[in-house]
Amino acid sequence: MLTRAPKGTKDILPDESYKWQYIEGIMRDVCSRYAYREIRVPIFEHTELFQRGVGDTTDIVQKEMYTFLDKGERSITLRPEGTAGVVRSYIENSMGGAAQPTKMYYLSSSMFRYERPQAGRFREFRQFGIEAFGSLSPSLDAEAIALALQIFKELGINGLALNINSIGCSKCKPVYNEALSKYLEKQEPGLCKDCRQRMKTNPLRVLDCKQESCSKIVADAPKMIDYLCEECSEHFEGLKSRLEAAGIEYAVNPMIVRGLDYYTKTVFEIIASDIGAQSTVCGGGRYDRLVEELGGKPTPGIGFGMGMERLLLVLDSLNLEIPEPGLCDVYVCTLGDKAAQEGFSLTTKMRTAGIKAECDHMGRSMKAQMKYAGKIGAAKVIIIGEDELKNKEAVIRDMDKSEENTVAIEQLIDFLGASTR
RNA sequence: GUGGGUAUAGCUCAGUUGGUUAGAGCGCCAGGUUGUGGCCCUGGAGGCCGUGGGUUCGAAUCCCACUACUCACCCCA
Repeated sequence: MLTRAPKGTKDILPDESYKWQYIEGIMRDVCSRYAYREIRVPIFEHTELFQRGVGDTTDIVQKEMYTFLDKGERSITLRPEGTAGVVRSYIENSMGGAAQPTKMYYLSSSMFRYERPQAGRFREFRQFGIEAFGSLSPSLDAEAIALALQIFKELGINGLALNINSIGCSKCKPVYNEALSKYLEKQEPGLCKDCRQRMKTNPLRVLDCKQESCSKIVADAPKMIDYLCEECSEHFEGLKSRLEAAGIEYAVNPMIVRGLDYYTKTVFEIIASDIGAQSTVCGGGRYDRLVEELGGKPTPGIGFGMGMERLLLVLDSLNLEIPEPGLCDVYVCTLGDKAAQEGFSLTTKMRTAGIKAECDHMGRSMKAQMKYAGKIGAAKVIIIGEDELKNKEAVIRDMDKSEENTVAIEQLIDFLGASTR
């Protein structure tokens, strides 16, 4: 128990962390080109923020939050998603006072949900995400989607499916809900047990039930996009035309319903096949009422979350190679104590000079040191024994060519600097 | 919360109808070279056979319980 990571958590080991760094590099780069700046917010917040923000009736709030009382008797919750905290920060720091829109991203940020783990689902998982405030224009919606797709593209991932939908606003959504409920009530006998329950609590949920019997009924159900008010409809058309103008392929999927209460108008998902049942790699939408609901001035917003672990799964499933940075350019192989000291000093100097250098820390034989140098991928090995020490010189071995030269120790760094950089 | 699968070395896995000291490959360490990596050869370390109980003269093997891992439902990234 002591030496086992808690259920649903995972170590990111050195064998894998370079992949994360590579992906993060691309994300930062794309964000900077889209004029998004990084924000870092707390990993825990007051529980009430998520109750009000994410929604009291959602599964996330009802049964998946890591909530506890701190020593000051405050109810604290480890963030289950990224938007609420960023919105809180936007309000608290009066970001609405700056030139709008305000566009921000967060990177590899841990989220926590108490769920049964499975492929692509963890209790601690990391998200990349963006949040943009201050504009009602579908331009911002289209930009968010384009940004997400640009990241996939630059990672070499093609063939992901983009699904978009509009779930309306506070004007048209209630009208639709009623129409849907009426329809479902008529069809009740044909629905599965779960959906008969959902009908009462959250009829929208019935739309994405995977039971065959339900999908058949749902196929003929009234669709939100037919009930959109003029403003929402115009907005949705504006999004579609911008996506088309940018050459972005999409499918309108009237069945996508997001599980967080704050969404309005645009919702979208980016889906991967081949990574198991948890196939949504990226999901998000517009939340025009959220800032106001959390106590700020009425301010529209849009954002998405992208699951880092799921992204890694996609990369693995496509067998996409991520360049692994070399561990060592030059290994310093020494024989005897005096040479080892000279070698250590030399290694330190090389590191100062910007060379990836390593020396023996195990008291190994020369043969073993050579073997180790090969394993860590050293392109060159410096060999210093008693003879070399006497003459103040060193042997440089090129590991690929198996060629050796003798160079004065004093000139070594310059020599290597010229040949390794 | 519900259901299925799995559990033997660091990793991937063998292990016969229950039978003595539980194996292989890879990896790790050392030697074959008195100062030279990759290939090859030799040797070594490393296992409470997930945990607890039961059946039996005898259990990695059969039975039960628990736990962990895993996949799926649900939900979502």
